Amino acid sequence: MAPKKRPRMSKKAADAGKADDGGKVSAAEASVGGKRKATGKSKESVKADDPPEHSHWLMKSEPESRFENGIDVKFGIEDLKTMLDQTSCWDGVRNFQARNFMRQMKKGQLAFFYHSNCKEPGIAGLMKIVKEAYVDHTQFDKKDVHFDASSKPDNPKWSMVDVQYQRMMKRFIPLSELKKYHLQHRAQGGPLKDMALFTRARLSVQPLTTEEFEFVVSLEDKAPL
DNA sequence: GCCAACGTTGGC
DNA sequence: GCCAACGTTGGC
Repeated sequence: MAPKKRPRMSKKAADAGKADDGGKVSAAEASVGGKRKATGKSKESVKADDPPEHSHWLMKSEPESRFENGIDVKFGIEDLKTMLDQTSCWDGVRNFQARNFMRQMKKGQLAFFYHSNCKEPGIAGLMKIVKEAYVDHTQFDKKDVHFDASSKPDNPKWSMVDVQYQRMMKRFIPLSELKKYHLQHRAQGGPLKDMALFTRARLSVQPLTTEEFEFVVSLEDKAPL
């Protein structure tokens, strides 16, 4: 599922939790980066894992109404547009890998707004990261769909960023079209051959290489495949 | 609405 | 620390 964003801007109060990264790392959390190979590497690079730097992102959310214990989790790009300053916090991410990617995001970077779990899944538009990772307050809110009883205020588990609407894609880029390119590129080579949307299908926040990002943007001016 | 893929949890 | 059971994601 996709994160449900608050229809209100994050409160100043939420900014309080600056130091995000408490000392502890749960087993699940630790295992997440686990693909990382230790083979032949010197010990330093193994432990310290400075994440590879990504500069472009794709973030999924659901544009159609769906009720999760009585609460509508709908939040499409049209909803982002209506927010004050067309800006919203991206709360509700409850997956370690997705969270870790959000923590790598830098102010000013661009992200695709992807519509998931809907009639026509695909990329709807572009947004910009306007605030880097900070504590997701909804984890402590019992009324929230994404309340997490296992997260304690003195060591919050979950983070969010703020995003601002930039623009719609000149045309909606459907998943089906991206998939055709992905398959084609996988067979013959091309920028989308390893796109996370297909290789890590369930990740709700994912990085794109500059090549992937630019290829997708270039599709705007092409006829639908 | 179905269900495949896969992340998370907990028993041992 | 393994792995079965369970829960979630998200396309179709």
